[in-house]
Amino acid sequence: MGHHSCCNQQKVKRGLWSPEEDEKLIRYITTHGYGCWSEVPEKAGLQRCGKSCRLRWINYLRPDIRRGRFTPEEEKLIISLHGAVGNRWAHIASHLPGRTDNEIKNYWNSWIKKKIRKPSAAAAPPNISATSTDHQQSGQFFSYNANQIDLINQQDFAMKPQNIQDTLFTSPPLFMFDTSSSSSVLQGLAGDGSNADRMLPDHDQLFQETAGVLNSSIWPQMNQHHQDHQSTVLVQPASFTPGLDSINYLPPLIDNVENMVHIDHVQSCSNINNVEGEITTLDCLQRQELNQWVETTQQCPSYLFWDQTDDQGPLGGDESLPSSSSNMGAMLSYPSPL
DNA sequence: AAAGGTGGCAACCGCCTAAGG
DNA sequence: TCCTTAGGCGGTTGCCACCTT
Repeated sequence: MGHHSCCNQQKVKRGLWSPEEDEKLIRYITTHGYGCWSEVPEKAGLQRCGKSCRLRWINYLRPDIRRGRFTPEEEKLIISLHGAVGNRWAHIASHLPGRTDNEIKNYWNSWIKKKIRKPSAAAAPPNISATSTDHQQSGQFFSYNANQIDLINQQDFAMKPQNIQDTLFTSPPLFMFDTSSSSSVLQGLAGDGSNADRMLPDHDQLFQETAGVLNSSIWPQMNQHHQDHQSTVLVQPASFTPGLDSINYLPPLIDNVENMVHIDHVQSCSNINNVEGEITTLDCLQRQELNQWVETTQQCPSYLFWDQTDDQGPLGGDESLPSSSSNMGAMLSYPSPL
């Protein structure tokens, strides 16, 4: 044995498909359809197992396949959906016509994850080595610096979404999204040197406004989560937008200090423009204000959206990437209030 | 120029589930 | 109820082109 049960036949070819094999498979499927994949190899004259044929057809040969670079819209959708359902690639793919789960999975594993985890070197100090068990036991809320978040994203959010509930948080991470085309975000912030209008929106207001950002099919889930946990959403907008790189908004610095969440440069939505997810203006909430707010309201922020892109554009200027990637961020779910 | 490193991606592996006998 | 089989799915591997040194 040693091979998959469907591939135990003798002379089963493996590896990359040749153009001739592709042609045989296409010819057979287009004339006969694909009722039973296990019969396909023999009838099509292929030395492959049925499973391999199925995979080749679904992921590469079927006529409605959509190839080429993902559009910014697709990228947004993938990020949002992944935040909502985790690594359920088939589910995500079902929302992107012509895209396969394999393609989305590869896409995610290649540069999206890499982009998210990109360490914000300037803002991320040596991290705290609190374990997930510690978090579980404390029963309070927990926080991470960028490196830790990176670790969570890679190992827990992406790989084992089902475990996150058991180990780190009382609820799973729900959303990830970017703020692409949000130059107006920074424009709105850029001229704001005063604290005059730095008012923390109240709980419900903030929630409703964030609803505008996440106005999608996954929003009801967040709404429900909010109701269940009486949670609040805080947003950290993009820190970098091509052409506006002089604006230096640091990613959040989150320290885990005795039941207190410390966050640098947390910025909360004050105005959401439209359903496309564009944020037009934002109020800036500083660490002190956040802490004050936490104390006053006895609320723990349930979601944080931070920007991971303090670098110089998409993957150091790789122009093959969609520009919107420069503003990618992610949301974390924090445990419910105290 | 060559060797080693890296990333993208096609394909495979193993597990799960449903269906049918 | 158990066993077999096929299909579906997510994780992983390995090839290959490209990049770096």
